[in-house]
Amino acid sequence: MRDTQLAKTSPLRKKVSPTALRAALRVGTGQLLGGAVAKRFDRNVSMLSSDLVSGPTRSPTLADVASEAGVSLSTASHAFSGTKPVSTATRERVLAAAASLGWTGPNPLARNLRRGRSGVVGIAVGQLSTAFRDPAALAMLDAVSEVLDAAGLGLLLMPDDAEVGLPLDAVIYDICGRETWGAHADLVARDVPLVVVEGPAWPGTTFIDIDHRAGAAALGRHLHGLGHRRVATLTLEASHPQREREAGLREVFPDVELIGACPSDVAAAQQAVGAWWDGGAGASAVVCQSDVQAAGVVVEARRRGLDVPRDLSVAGFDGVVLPWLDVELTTVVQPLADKGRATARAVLGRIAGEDVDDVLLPVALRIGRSTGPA
Amino acid sequence: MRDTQLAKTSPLRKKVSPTALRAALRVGTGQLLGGAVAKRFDRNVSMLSSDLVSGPTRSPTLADVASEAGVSLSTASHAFSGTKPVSTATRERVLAAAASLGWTGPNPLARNLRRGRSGVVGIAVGQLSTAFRDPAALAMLDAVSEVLDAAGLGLLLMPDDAEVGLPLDAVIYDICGRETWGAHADLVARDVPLVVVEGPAWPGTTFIDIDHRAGAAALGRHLHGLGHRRVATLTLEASHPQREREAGLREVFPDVELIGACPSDVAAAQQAVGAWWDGGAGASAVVCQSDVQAAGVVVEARRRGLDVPRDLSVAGFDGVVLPWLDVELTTVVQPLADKGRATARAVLGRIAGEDVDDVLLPVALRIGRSTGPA
DNA sequence: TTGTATGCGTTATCAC
DNA sequence: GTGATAACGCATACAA
Repeated sequence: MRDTQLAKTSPLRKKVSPTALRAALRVGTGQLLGGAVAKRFDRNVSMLSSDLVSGPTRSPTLADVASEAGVSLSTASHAFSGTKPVSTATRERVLAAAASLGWTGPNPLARNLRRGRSGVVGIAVGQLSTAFRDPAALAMLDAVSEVLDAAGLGLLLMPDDAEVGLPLDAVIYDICGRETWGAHADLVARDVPLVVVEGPAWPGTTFIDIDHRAGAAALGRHLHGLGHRRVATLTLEASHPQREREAGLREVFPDVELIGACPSDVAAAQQAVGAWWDGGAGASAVVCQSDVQAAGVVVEARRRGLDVPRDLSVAGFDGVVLPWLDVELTTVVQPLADKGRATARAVLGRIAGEDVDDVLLPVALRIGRSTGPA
Repeated sequence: MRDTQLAKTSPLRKKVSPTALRAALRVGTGQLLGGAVAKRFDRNVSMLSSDLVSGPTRSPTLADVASEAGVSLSTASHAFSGTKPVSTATRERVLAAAASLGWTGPNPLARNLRRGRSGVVGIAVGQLSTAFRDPAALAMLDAVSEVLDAAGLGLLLMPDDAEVGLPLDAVIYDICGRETWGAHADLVARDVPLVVVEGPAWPGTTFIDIDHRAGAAALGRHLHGLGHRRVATLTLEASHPQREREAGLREVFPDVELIGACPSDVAAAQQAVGAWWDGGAGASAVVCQSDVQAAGVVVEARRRGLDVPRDLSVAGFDGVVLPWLDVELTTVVQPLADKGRATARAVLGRIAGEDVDDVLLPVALRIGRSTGPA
C-alpha cells in the first residue's frame, strides 16, 4: 500500500534513492562461483544514480504529507495515530498524500524522543554463544521475547561489558551464575527499570526466581531414599542459585562434596568431572546444576566404562529435553516458559510505572532413569 | 563519579526518585521460601515516597547542567562530546555541575533523533529457540555481536513476524532455510540497509554467503570415492542454501534421493530419517545439511542397531563441535566466525553509506569417522 | 574558546 | 473536526 514506486512521481522526491534504483536495475545476485570472492554490484549503479540526479535527498516527513494533503500537521498526525477523531474524507486525503509521497509512517526516532521511550528492552546475558548453548536459557528467552513482542517491544542482546549508550526502557539480567555486571551502576544511575532473574539482591530491582532450595532438597531426599550416602555436586560459579541449591542439598547431605564450578556446557562438565575422578575422588551420585551438565557427566562416565545408573547416579536441573541423550535424566523441572513470561510481565509493569511483585516460581522433581539404588 | 546520592543535594532535584528511595531503604531480598509466591516489597515504599515529596520529577537535562555551570548549552555539549576544544577550567565546572545534578550523560533518545541513527541493528532469526539451537548459528551470532559491539551498536532480536516500529539502523537476515520474511517490504520501503546471510536474491541488499555448492560437491566426491552409489540427503526447507547444496551433490550423484525437509535439530532429524526408513527406503550414505542433523541421523541409526560408519555413512555440514557425540563427523566446515564478522562489517559499511561488496566465503571438507567404505 | 540560533520529526495541549 | 504552537533534549553551523 505504501509503495516506493509512487515516490518517484512525487514532486517532493527530488532524487530516487540509491536503494530503490538498485532495486529497479538489478535482477538477481547472479551465480556465485569459486572461493572467497567479493563482488561490487553496486558501484556502477551508484555512479549512475549520482549522474542522473543531484541535490540532497530528504525523505518526506509528516509535515510534507500534511501540506500535500492540504491539512495541518496535527490533523495529519491524528489521521494516522487515531488519537483524535478525524473525518473520513480528510483521513483518506491524508492517506493518499502519504502514499504518493512514499511516507512510510512516523519516524521512530522522533516518536521515541517525544514519547520518552525507545521500545527496546535490553537483556544481559554473558557471551552469547555460552549463554544460549543451554536449551533452558533458550526456552526462557523465547517466552520473554513472545510477551515483549506482543507488547510491541524489542529485545536487545547485551553482551558482557557493553557500554549502554542506547536508550533502553528496561533491562533484564538473566544471570545463571554471576554476581556482577559492568553496566549495572550506569543503569541504576539512569533509573532504568531492572528485572533480575535468579540474581543477586541488587536494590531497586524486581526479582524473578525459582525455588532452588526446595528443588535441590527434594532431589537430595530422592537420592537418600535410594541409599546414596556419598554424594557430590558439580557447581556453578558462586552465585545466588548456586548457594541456594547447595543449601538445599545440604539439608539432606551436610557433607556433600563439591566438584568445582563449571559452566552449563557438556564439554565443560565432562572436563570437570573427569578431572575430579582423575584426582582419585568418587561418589555414588553426582548432582548437577543443569541437565546439560548432567549430560556431560553421563557421557564422561560412559566413556570411562561406568554404567548410569548402575555404577553412578546422575541428576540434573531444569527439566529440558535433550533428544540425543538416550537416558531420561532425573531432574528438577523448573517452569521455564512461566519464568520467561513472568520476567517479561514484570518488565512491562515496571515500564508502566506500576508496583511490581517479586516472583518466586515452584519447581518439581522428575524422576527419570539416570538415578538408581546406590 | 556520577553519583545518584549527589542528586539529592541538588536544588533541581525536587523529588527523590522512587528507585533511589527503595535502594536506600531496602537491605536485601530477604529469604524466599515456599512455593509460588509474590512479594510486594515496593508498596510501602511507594506510598512513603509520595507522602514525603510531591510535584513532578524531571530529570536534569544538558541545559540544566549548563546553567548550573554558568556556561552556554553548546559549551556544555562540547565539554562532554569533545567535538570542539573547551578550556580545562570550564570543562571541570561542567563536569562538576553534571555530577551535582545527577546528570547521567546525554539522553540517548534525543541524541538519536539528532543524529538520525538509533545505534541498533536488527537481526531476523525465526523462532529464537529454534534458530539458536544449532551451535553454528550461535557461533556466527557471537562474531556479529562482537564486531557490532565494538562499534557501539546493539543487536536486536527480531522474531518471525515482528512489526518493526522500532528505529533500526540496519537489519541482518540470517536465513538458514527461508525464502520470505514479513517485515521485508516495510524495511525496504523505509530504506533500511539490509544484509542477507545465505538468503534469497532480494534486490538492494548486501549478500554474505558461503560456497555451498563447492562444499556439497566435495562431500559427494568423497563419498563416491568410498564406493557409495545409493546416497540420500536430508534437506532443509526450499531455500537458497538448500538448492545450492543439492546442486553440488547432484554434480556427483545426479539421482540423490531426498529424505525431505527438516529443521536443524537433533530430534527433527531423527524423526525425519526414522520415518524414511520406516517407509522402506534406504541408502548407504546420508548427507545432512547441518552437523546437528547429522547427529540426529547417527543417534537414530544406532537406535536401530546400525553401526556408523560400518552400516551407514553420515555426513554433516558446518563443522561445529558436538562434544556429546562420540564420533567425529565428516562435514563441510564453514568459517562461521568469519561469516559473522563479514556480516557485521557489511552492516557497518552500509550504515556508513559506503558501497559494500557481497561476500562469498570458502568452505573446506573435513573427513571424520562417520563416513567409511560403502 | 565561548555563545546564539536552528532544526531533527513527532505528539500533545490548547484554542477555535 | 481542525489547526496553531509548544515541547522532547540534544548537536551543530555559524557568529563573536
